[in-house]
Amino acid sequence: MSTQAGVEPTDAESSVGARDRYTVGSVARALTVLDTVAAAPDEGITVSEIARTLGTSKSTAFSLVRTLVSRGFLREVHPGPRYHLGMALVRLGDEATRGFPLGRVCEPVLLQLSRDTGLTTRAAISDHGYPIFIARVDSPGAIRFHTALGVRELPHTSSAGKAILSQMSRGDVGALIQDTGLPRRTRKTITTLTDLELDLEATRRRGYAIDDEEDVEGVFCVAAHFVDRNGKVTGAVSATGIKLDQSARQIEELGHAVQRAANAVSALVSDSGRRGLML
Amino acid sequence: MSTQAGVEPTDAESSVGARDRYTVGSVARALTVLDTVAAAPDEGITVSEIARTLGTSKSTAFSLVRTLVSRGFLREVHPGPRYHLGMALVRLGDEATRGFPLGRVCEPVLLQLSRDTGLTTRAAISDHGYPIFIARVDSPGAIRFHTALGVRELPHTSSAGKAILSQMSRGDVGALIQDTGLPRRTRKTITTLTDLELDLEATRRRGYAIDDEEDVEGVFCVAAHFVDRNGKVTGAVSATGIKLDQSARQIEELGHAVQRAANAVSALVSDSGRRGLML
DNA sequence: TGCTATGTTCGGCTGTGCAGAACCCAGTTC
DNA sequence: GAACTGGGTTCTGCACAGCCGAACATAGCA
Repeated sequence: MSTQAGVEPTDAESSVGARDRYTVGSVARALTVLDTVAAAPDEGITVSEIARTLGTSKSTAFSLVRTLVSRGFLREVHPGPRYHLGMALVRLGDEATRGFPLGRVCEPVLLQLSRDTGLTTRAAISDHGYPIFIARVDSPGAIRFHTALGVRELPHTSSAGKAILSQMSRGDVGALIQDTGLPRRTRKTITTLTDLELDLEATRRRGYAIDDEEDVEGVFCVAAHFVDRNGKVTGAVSATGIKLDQSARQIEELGHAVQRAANAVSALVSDSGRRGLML
Repeated sequence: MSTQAGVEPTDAESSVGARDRYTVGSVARALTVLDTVAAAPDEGITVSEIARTLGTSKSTAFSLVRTLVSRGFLREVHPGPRYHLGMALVRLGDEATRGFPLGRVCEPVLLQLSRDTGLTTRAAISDHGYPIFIARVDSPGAIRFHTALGVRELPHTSSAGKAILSQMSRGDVGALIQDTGLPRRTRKTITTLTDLELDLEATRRRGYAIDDEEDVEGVFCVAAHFVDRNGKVTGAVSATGIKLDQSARQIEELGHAVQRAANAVSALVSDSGRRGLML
């Protein structure tokens, strides 16, 4: 599913972002198949449905699917042949996360934070101001809202995004918002630049960002940014839970816990002398 | 075309296991590119290197790479354009694991087991007797050997594999080994069927399987199988660590801890009324 | 029994994806 | 600095790969 979230890769070029003169069509189509299956509901998806979403003939979709199945990128599940994402993607996904060592570095910190708070905790890297979550520790008992990894989220509706924005210059924030706009997700979403700037100011003052049902109704979220050894903001740690009647004191405690976790990440990043920790 | 009679097209077809009449070539090539990049060292890989491994021209490899980059499946890292696996694979990989709910079910158990033992813990599902690891919790402090997810491991060199085999009939084990052989990985690898059968007998007696440097030199591993609600063996839980001078008592305690974890998984699987928990 | 949904197979036309050659660059080695 | 050796990028033209559509098989439903 995943559905939501945001902003597809780079620029316009509607459906099958082709543009580039060197794009090979059938490959692009096959990748769209993968995205389509990923976006399908849990029961999976049929060849015909894929063909419809792609806008190709059944036979074409069939060939693509067969190719992907034979390589383990899709798996066929009976009855009524429906398709799911396959093992090869689990393998490549796991391998791909190794390319972002920051995720691995964060894991113990997220684990501890999740233990301490009882919430789902995540770490995002900053992709030009947009947060992309690359590590997650699910809360033990709680209801499991679906939080996807590897997706570029909106900067103004997620606490991680606002934590990152809060450390950027006013001009850079303006430019970013110019590009992405301030699309409304819930009735509490911040939709004007001045409101956003006020919120970022408050974030800076208190040291952590709050998302109070601004992205998803009923979901509450707190985040703090972390930095690399040069002090450059590279991402944020966040804790997510169901919106309850948290008292001001509870929120403050949570905020400080998240801040401590983010600081711990900053420290870990600093002394791990590795290159290429950020995107 | 086709010209030559006689030569059946069916299998063989060396390099890119294509055969299937419906396979679309360029897609298969593109998927091979992904596998190639995944197999590349940490510094990444160049277009020319990819072309060489694929056996295609540079320009072809270039087109494929460009297509994959534009969709986020690869990312370009300067200097000297080298390619890594991209965010899209993190996203799809994360989504793909949702198709194996068993992984998510195991996570808290693995977490606890990792805490208790200080080791890296993993869960595998049985794919016709072969273990495929689908969840992992890294040990907090330890040296991090690379343990991949989504890969079909050898049944006779991994403790998870032996835990699964130990619950299969002698005939089935024989047939499996017929197919896969008993390739040697280290000097301690079991390489004869009779030795394997002895080991499986011992595994059944003690209730958990041991891999004592049989897969990787210096690595020690203990695993126990778990079952679904019908008692069918669906996978195994394992704990992995550096080979030390573990005393018999320590090994036994570890084994029992792993067994308890596996039983916990069995219980969780039973009462989660979901379908499609196994592969 | 039709009707409509699915998946599968086939053959033919066209467009596309391939190889190869030529072109840049950057870094080495005389 | 010239000659040389990698790399990456661009371009063109041809053959055949990959599309579509049509036809067939099958399953569920009224």
